[in-house]
Amino acid sequence: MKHEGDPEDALPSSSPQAVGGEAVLRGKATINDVARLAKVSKKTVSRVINESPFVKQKTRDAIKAVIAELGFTPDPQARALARRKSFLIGLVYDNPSPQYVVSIQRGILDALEGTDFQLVLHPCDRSKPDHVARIQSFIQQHKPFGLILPPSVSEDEPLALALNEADVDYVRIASVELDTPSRMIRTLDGDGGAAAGRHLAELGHRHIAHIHGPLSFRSTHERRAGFERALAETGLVLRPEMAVEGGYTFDGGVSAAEQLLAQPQPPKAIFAGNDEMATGAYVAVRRAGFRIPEDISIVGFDDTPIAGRLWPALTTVRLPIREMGSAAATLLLQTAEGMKAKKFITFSPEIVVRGSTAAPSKD
Amino acid sequence: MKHEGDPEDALPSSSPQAVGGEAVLRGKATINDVARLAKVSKKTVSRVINESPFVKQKTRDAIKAVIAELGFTPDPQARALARRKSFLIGLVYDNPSPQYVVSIQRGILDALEGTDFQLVLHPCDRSKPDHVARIQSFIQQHKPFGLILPPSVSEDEPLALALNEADVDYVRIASVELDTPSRMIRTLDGDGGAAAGRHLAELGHRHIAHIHGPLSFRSTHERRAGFERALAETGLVLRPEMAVEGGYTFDGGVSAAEQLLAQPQPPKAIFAGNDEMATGAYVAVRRAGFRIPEDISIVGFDDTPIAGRLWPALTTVRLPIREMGSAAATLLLQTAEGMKAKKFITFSPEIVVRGSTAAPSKD
DNA sequence: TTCGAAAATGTCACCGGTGTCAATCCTTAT
DNA sequence: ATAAGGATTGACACCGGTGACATTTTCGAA
Repeated sequence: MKHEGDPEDALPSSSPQAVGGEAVLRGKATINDVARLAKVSKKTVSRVINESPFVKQKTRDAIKAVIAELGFTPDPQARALARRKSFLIGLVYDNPSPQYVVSIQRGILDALEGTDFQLVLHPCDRSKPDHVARIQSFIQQHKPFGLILPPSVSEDEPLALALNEADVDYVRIASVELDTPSRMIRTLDGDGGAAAGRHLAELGHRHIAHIHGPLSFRSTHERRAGFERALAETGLVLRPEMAVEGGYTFDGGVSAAEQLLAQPQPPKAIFAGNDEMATGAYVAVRRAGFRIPEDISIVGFDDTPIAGRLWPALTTVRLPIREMGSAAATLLLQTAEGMKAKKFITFSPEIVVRGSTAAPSKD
Repeated sequence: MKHEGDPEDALPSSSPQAVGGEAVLRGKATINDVARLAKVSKKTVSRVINESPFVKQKTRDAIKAVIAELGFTPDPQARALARRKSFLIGLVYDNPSPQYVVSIQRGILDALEGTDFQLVLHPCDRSKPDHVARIQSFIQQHKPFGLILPPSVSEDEPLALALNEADVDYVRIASVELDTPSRMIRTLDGDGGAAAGRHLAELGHRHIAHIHGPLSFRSTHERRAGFERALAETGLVLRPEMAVEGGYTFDGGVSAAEQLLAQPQPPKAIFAGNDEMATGAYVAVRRAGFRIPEDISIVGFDDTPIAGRLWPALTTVRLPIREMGSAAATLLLQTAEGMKAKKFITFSPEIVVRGSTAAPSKD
């Protein structure tokens, strides 16, 4: 028998794949399929997808029902083409510590979970003269929705300038307030340095040294300044010859520590500007025949996974890196939702006392 | 005065932005601009972009000149929409070691440099029941050009099956030959295990133990089998109570080593299935009051950066992880270029002798 | 009941490419 | 010189959405 205008006529087949009725289900439903079934224009469906407030509740519900039934999801490529804006979030990084990088990635991915956005990696070699140009061309070509810049890329002023010109939103993660209009995740590295200084002072240390990062990193100065401030509070000073650069790298940490130990009166406590250099200090200290923490105490910064894997475990200043990554991504997404986003989110570091620090031995 | 058909007519303005002539330069040139200036159809330009062989050399040269002049680059989003295939390469991973992950990423990025492809991260929690579905939906939505699966995701058969159904190309990185039609990067983990065994045997060790990874990892079995094979060659056997699981994690390594040391006759050499567990073994061994390598030798696997940062530096089996990532991406790209790609690329591990192994002490 | 502004919804071109297939241009064999 | 047949090139719809603007509803005020 024949049904004139039976339920199937909801699919008057204007789209070639809508032949078997359920053919819509398999493969991929498009906005046209939804529009047809909901008996509205695709533009209205588009409005629902984009949460436009100008759709009647009843219409919205009906369309949402069809969307759910079809399992429709808008095509990111098509949307990107029409909007001239892709659904990619770029992580532009240049960080010597793999631990840091992975943690940031994790955090961003936490925040992106369940959204349409994807995280794309864009390492950046700041020593190359064309690093800004490369990022610009990435932006022009792929039109990322936003960028996240952890240190030290976050401190690159020429880059920030270029980004302001370009049509991208971005969030920077840095230890100091930067003078650009961008939003940022701020870490109070100074407070972290102070916590390290206070901890060593409270243990009774007087011969204290510092291995700092490259002078080109703002965090280097922040951490050191906080450290010295805390020492000053208990009447201690960081003598100039007790401050050595370690480049934020393991090897740099080794040689910086060697340099400190070679002095007439070697330190009994070392505050390294990051865990990587602290790990290097471990090696140098042991190679010189000293014990940790009996002879020399060591404090790191970051609390990357390696801190807990050393023996003894490293006392360090913890930065909630993963959470920071997550916060950065969230800040970016809020723009997407049209919400008025906060300009800053601040994170405070805290000291994690483990086995690498102890009261100094009596001479 | 008036120029009929002056040079400007090369831009008969069919595109709104082509008003000022050089307006084409600023912003972004499209295929239409190229076609107009080269006086050919956009389809022909498309052919040139895609290196179709059916374009006369002269035409090709002319178009290429225009492309260069305009600095034209095809829009990835538009191409993706038309081809139903994006320019994303997905890294689907689930690996406990951050070092490994970063190295793989680096390698992939090395290979992607200069291409239109972007690397997107897609962590995958294999313990969740819907992990395959999530990846499927990622594929359906974002239509990635290809996926790269390092261990242990590479060993997930249900996933591989789903991927074969789906419309994606993928490359797996694994230690054994897998029975699917996909291409893969193969590592000879067995040889690595054998190298470790041979090294310890040559040093004169007899009381040897092994901390292995999870039984669900193929590499666990490969590494152990190779290790035992090498021992057998010198008449040694790995006694059952000398083989303990450490889950490929740091904590697992600690407790596995503790278990070994608690035995009536503790081992004088330990081969850990990865560096992460070897690091854990360091801690347990020291906590128990033994020295490395004087009392106990330790060998790791992978040669992740941490190996060189321990004290003494860890003797380990090096896997060229970064190169493997790069090779995987290259394999994927070769399909893009229509080249006949190799099915397998094999990498051999090699032992890196550092400070954590020495001849056994006399009892 | 009627009118007008606000609220909803629709129309249609366009984003920047690619696929399909028809049209045109060269060669070479006859 | 000429037709056949492959080599080139072009026309045009379409990929799956969005933007700008037009049109239709809806509803309170007059």
